[in-house]
Amino acid sequence: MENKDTFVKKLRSSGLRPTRQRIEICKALYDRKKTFHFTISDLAKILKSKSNEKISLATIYNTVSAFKNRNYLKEISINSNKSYFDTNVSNHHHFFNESTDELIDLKNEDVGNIKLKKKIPGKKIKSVEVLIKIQNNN
Amino acid sequence: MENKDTFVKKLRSSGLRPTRQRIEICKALYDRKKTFHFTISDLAKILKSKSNEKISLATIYNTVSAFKNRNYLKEISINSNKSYFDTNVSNHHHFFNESTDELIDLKNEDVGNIKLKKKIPGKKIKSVEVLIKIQNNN
DNA sequence: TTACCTGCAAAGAGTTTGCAGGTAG
DNA sequence: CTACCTGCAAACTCTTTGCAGGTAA
Repeated sequence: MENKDTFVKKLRSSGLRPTRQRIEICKALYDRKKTFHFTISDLAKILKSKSNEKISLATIYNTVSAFKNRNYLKEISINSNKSYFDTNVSNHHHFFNESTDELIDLKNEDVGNIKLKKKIPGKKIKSVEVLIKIQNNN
Repeated sequence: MENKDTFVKKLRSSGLRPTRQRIEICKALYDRKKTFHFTISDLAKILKSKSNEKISLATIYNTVSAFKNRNYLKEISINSNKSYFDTNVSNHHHFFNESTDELIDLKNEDVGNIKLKKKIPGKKIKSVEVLIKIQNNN
C-alpha cells in the first residue's frame, strides 16, 4: 500500500507539483495490488466516486498525458477510438476481450520470444507489441 | 490490372450495388500492384485528386465500413485517434513508423511463430497481431 | 417501382486548448 | 511573488446519423 508521501516524491522527482488533484489520480492509479488498465472515462468515473471534490476532465487528460510522457503509464494500441492506458509500463503483451472491451496483461513468457527476421535499415525499433483479440464463447 | 467488371462482380457478389462511387473507391483501393495502407482522409484525398466528380465523406466512411465487414479491408490497431486500413486482409504483422505515420506490412515468416502459452478458458482467439513501432534515426 | 445509396448537414464522441483565477514553493 | 496548475467552455478532429433526393435493377 503506497501512501501519499510516495506519490508526492514521485511527482516532485519528475518536476510535477504535487497538487491535490494529481495525488488523487496517483491514488486511483497506483494504490492497487494489480496493474490497472483504463480509459480516461473509466478513470474519471473512479475519481468521481472516490473523491469528494471533483476533478475536471481537462486535468485528468493533462495528468494522464504527463504521466505517460514520464513513463508512469503506457498507452496500449487497440483498434478503437478510445485510448487505453496501463499502469504496467514494462514490455509486455495483451489480450483484448472484444466482448467486454477489457484489457488483460500477458506475461512476456506467455508469448514465446518474438523473432524478427526482417531488417529495417535507418530505423530503430521502439517497441514490439502483441495484441491478441479474444471473444467470449456464446 | 483489375478492371471495372471485376469490381462490379465483387460488389454484386456481396450484396452491394455497384454504384459509381463504390467503383471509384474500388479502383483507388485495389487497382494497385502493392497492398495499400490508408486512413479515411488519405483515401478521401486520393479520390478527390483522381475523380472528376467528388465523393462525399459520408459515402467513403460507409463504403470502407461495408468493405471491412465483408473482409475486403482489414482495420489495423495503432495507437492513434485515426483508423488505419489495409487492403491485405490476410493474417500478417506490421511496422508502424512513428516518424512518418507510415504502416508497412511484415510477412508472417518475418516474425517467428507466436507461441501462446497461456490458456484462456471460455474465450476464443480472434486474432494475434504484432505491431512493431519504429522511428527514423536522426 | 422500390429498395438501396448518396450527399449534406448536424450531431456525437473523444480530446485539446485558451484563458481567468487559484495554489505550491 | 511567480511559475505552474486547474476548471470551464469552446474548439477540434474523427466518425456516425437523419433525411431528402437520386439511382440500380
